[in-house]
This record gives sequence, C-alpha cells and structure tokens, in this order.
Amino acid sequence: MVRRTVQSSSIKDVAALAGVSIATVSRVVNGVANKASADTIERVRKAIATLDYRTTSAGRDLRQRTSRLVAVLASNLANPVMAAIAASAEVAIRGAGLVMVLCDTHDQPELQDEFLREMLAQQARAIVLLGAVDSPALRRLQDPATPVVFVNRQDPTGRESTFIGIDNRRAGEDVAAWAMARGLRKAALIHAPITSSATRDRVSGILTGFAAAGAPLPKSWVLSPDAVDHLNIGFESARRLIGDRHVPDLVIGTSDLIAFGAARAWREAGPEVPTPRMIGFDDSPINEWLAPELSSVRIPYDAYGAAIVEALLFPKPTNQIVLDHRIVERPARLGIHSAS
Amino acid sequence: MVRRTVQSSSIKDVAALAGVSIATVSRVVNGVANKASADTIERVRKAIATLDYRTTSAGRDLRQRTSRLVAVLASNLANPVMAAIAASAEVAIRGAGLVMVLCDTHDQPELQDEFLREMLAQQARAIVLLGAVDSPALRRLQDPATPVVFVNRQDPTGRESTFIGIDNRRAGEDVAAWAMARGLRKAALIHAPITSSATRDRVSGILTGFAAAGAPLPKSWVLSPDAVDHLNIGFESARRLIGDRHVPDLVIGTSDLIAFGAARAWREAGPEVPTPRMIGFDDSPINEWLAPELSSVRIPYDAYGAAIVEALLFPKPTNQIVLDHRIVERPARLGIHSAS
DNA sequence: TGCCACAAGGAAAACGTTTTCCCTTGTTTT
DNA sequence: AAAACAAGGGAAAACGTTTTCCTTGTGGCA
Repeated sequence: MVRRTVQSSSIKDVAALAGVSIATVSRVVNGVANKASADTIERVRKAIATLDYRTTSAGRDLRQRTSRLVAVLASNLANPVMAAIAASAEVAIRGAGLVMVLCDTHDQPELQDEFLREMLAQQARAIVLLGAVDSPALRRLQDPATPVVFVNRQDPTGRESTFIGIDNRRAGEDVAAWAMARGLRKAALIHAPITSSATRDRVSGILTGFAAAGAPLPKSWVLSPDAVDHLNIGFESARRLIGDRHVPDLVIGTSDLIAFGAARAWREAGPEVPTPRMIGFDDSPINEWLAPELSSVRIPYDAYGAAIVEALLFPKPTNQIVLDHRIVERPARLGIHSAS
Repeated sequence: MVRRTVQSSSIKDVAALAGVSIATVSRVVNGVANKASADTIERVRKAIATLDYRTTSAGRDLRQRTSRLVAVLASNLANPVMAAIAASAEVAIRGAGLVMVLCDTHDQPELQDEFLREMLAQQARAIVLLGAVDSPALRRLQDPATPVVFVNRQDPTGRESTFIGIDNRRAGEDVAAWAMARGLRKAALIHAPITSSATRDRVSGILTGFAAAGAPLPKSWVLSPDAVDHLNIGFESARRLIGDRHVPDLVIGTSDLIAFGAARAWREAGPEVPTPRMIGFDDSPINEWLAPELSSVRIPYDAYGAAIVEALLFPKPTNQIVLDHRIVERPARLGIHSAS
C-alpha cells in the first residue's frame, strides 16, 4: 500500500501548537462566544494559519450527523438551461458554506433512486430535484431532517412539497396571447411526453389560450412523438408538419430543445419550404447567440440559485416560490415572413 | 431545534437484528472473504434489507481517512463542451462507485484555490481539473495520496502531471491542412488569451501550419481582444474583421464559443456582407443542431469520462493520455460561397 | 464577608465505521 | 498423537470532530 507521507494536520496539532485543548480550538473555529479570550483566539488563529489547518469534514459530519453536501439531481445536463440552473445553484450553495454534488438522472427512476439512496447515506444536508420523476425512493423520502426542493417540476408523488419555478400554465397562456397579438392564428404545438407538471401545465395553458381566442389548435397539429430526446421530438414532429398540406404560421415547442430540433428539419427541407415562426420555452443562454429567430419564454435561471438556497435554509410548510417569466421575442428571418 | 424522528439505522441495528457483531456486518458489507459462513452472510443480508441499511459515509471516511468524493473543477460550465465532459465524467465516476462533486471555477485562481482547499478538507479521493489555472494552492498540492488529473489543459505549474486531452498542436496543423485542401488560403484567427496550454498549442499549430503551406496569416488577422468571455471575443474580433478592407475566406476560432460570437457579428452585419467559412474547436454537441455552417475539430467528449477514471484508479508516473480528434466539416451556407 | 454570575477553558463522551488482535473450533499434516 | 493451519467471529481501538459537563478564577453586589 501507498504510505501517506504528507499527513494533513488535525485539530490536535493546532491545539498543541497553540497550547490549548482541542475543545478550545473547535470553539474558536466555530466562533462560539465567551469561550476564549482575545489572546487565546489570536494564538489559535495563528496556529491554524501556520499549519494550514482545515476542519476535516468526516469528523464533523460524524459528530453532527449531517454533512455539508447538497445534492442536486438534474434530469438532463445536456440541456443548457439545466446546466445554467445548476451553475447558478452551485454559486448560491457555496455562498451558504455548503458543497454541491451534481448528478444526472437522465430522467430515469432507477438512477434517481440510486442517487437518492447514496445521498441519504452521505447524510446530505438537502436534496434539490431539478426535474424530478416519480420513483419508489422518492415516495419513501419523508425524513423532515433532510429538506427537499423541487425545481421546475412539481413533486410527482402528489405531496405538497416545496417548489421553485415559473407559472407554467400562465406562461402557456401568455404564448397564446402573444401569438394572437401578432396575428399568428394557425399554430402547431410540439410537446414532450406529459410526465411532468411543467409540460402538462404548459400544454394546458397553450391549448386553453388558443381555444379561448377562437383559434383552437387542430388535433393533428398537436404532436408528441416518442423519441430519444427533445431535439429529436422536435425534429420528427417538424418532418411530419412539413409533409402536411397546410402550413402553420407558428410552431410552439414546450422546450427550446424541441424548437432546435424543429428548426433543423425546416432548414434541411431547403429554402423552398417556408419556415414558420417559432417559439420555445426556457430561453437557453445560447439562444441569443445561436438561435436568432427563436422567440422563447425566458425563465430567470440566474435567480434560481438564490431561491433554492432560500428554500433550503428557511423551510416553510407550504412553499411555492413562483419566479417571473417573460417572452423574449426574436424576429422572423428576413425575406421569409417580412418584406426586405 | 427540530427533533429527528426518523433515525436511519446504523450498523449496530443490523448487527443486533442479525445476531452478530458489528465487525461481522462490516465484513459482510465489504465482502471480506473467509470471515463469515454462508448462513451468517444470509442473515446479515436479510437484516440489511429489512432495515434499508446503508453505510454512513462519515464513519467510513473517518476511519479510512478518505472519502468517495471525486472533485471535478471545471473552468466554465456555460461551455456546452465542459458540461458534456462533466456529464461523461459523472457516469464513469459513478460506475467506479464514487461520487462526483462539481465546481465551476470561472477560470479564477482564487475560486480554484477555495475549491481545492475545501476538497482537501473533504478528503476527496481525487481531483479532476477540467481546465486548470495556475494558483498557489495548486502549486502546494503535492500529496501523492490524492491523485490529480488535468483535462484539456496541461498542469499550468509546469510539473509533469497526468493529462488527458487531444494533441492540440497537431489539431491546429490539421486545421491548416484542411484549409489548404479546400483552397482557403486567406485565413483569420481569433483566439482566447494564451493562458492555457490548449490555446497556446492550437494557435501555434495553426500559425505553423499556414506558414509552412506558404500562406502565413497576416498579423492584423490574428486577433485576441480582451472580453468577458469567448463569445464576446469572437464577436468583437469579427466586428473588426468586418470593418477591414480585405475579406478572409476562413475564420478560425480556438473554441466553438468564439466561432459562435463571430458568426453573430456577420449575421448582424446583414446579407450584403459576405460571410466567410468558419471553423472552431471542440465541436460542441449542439453544433449539429444549431450551427449547421460551423466546421469544428471534434474532441471525443464522450470518451473523457472513462479516461479520467482510468487515470485516477491506475495512476502511472508520467501519464499523458492523448485522445483522437477529427475535423467535422459542415458546408458553407448556400448562395454565399457556393452556387445554388 | 459571603454569594452569585460569568468568563475561560479543560476532560471526556459520542458519532459510525473499519480493522487489528485475539479466541475457539474443527480439519489436515507430520 | 501432536502440530499446524483454516474458518468463523467477537472485543476493542482508532479515526477527527463537537458538545456536555465540570472546574477555576474574578469582579460585582448586598
């Protein structure tokens, strides 16, 4: 076996160097009041600096029966918006003196369960589900000592859990209103499988909104094919729409990825096939750079981190944090719908 | 304080239920041979299942003086390629029975140091630097007990460390050869600040390659403006190129993000300004969907995870794992360079 | 003077593991 | 028949903290 030559220093070393007990060192480190004189604090501080001491988490965790780990279980890290939210969460979690552990569940219940169990064994301080899916371990999870926060999608087990996200139904209605205001009355909708509250609410809001405006979507223009991912859902749906006799003047995707996929289909169909306007959800950070013709419902991903930490540190019985969304409009391509 | 009502079970409970000592339970859990009869193993297994027992990491970590955490320090998670590599690493790390902790250093030495110190305190099993930057704590890091792997960028402290990535210099030369083969002899280069080995080698390979082919890049066409990020480096550089009297027939970005930014500048310049062909590095997973005109040097991000774990579990003295790259060619936009 | 409150700090227990010694009981080898 | 060995398993130490007691000294106050 490898012999450890560089042994990082422990609280004992600090205590010895400062000439105090380990209890005092611990108290100085943790800022316990009225337990050490200014002089002692100074000596301990110096010893810590000299030895480059840092509290070993295993010891602390064992004694306190909790760790500084916050588990973030994301449903799909390949989605730039998920990555952006994760990045935002990481900054906020770190700001609270905690450490983020990131996992990708790939929307699979088994993987989510495996992670949940592992994080419970790690005595994670809290669990953040960034797009949860229903699963056995999630249902068993009811220990009040480890707070759970659901982001984007509501708790799929139906319990009243803490939630952070936008009002998806309203966002759907807003898309309909936005379309009406622009005279886009012949809309097609491409959506992901309705397994999450987010998709369900978005679809519901969109359909309701268009119907209420007297422009209900035809059944054949509401598409949700089975496909490996959102990109391909969008791509395959668009291929069907392109083959259709009638042409929509707006294509709505319930995620930007779906819209990306649809855009590709029209691009590959060539310039002789007119491209409809498109709108997606999330407004991925790259849209601004790479998708100049895709409008999108922007979710404030930068604000998620703070909201998550807020919800974790100050848990409330029924906590529904609704963040604001807004539609970011990007123009249609010149020369197709507009006159140049 | 909150009273913990649901106390997860410990090894003692399992031992009691199975009628054995905790030592035996531990040995069964860890599969120590010749230390328990088949019958005993069976009883312990059953007790574990009944109590839904899982080893508490804090106890194990304390005793073994190491944790199951692998720290991955990424320089910029907003880059889809980083996210893809992180996702790949996560799968591989989990496959090795370890847990990934992901941090975003934003290329800042202070943040990297903070993370390094925190991860050392967590007794991380290993540290993966996904784009390292030089920093004091990194230089102090020489404990052979925690392996360090440098991904994409070589160890900036100049030591001979384990490295995983492509041969960037060769990739640069390949780009030059590719351009020559297509008659693209008037190339401009936009690159990030030369703070990493990756950028340095790419730039060096490109310049050498073009010079060797008798088509050296003019000084004014090698751009590297100060900007907040790669996207803006590309954007600002392209603005300058657009203002120039001469027009390059190829623009090379040392990252896809740079190319994205440049593409935006030409797009916003309008159709009357001819857009040059472009090539970037990394071949972000979204290119296929969103950047149909951007060629790119593809790095095999899916292969990184396995390589990282391999390097961590079987450390070798001088370990340079060179992965293969290849140029993914995407066509020029119809009607601009080609006849339609 | 006596009493109390409080600051300062030490000793020791406890947290949940793993692992090193031990011991016992067969079984095989000499 | 003795010696050697293997299998099976328990007792207890050790890992690095935090925190509960406990002790001591000192100043304030009746």
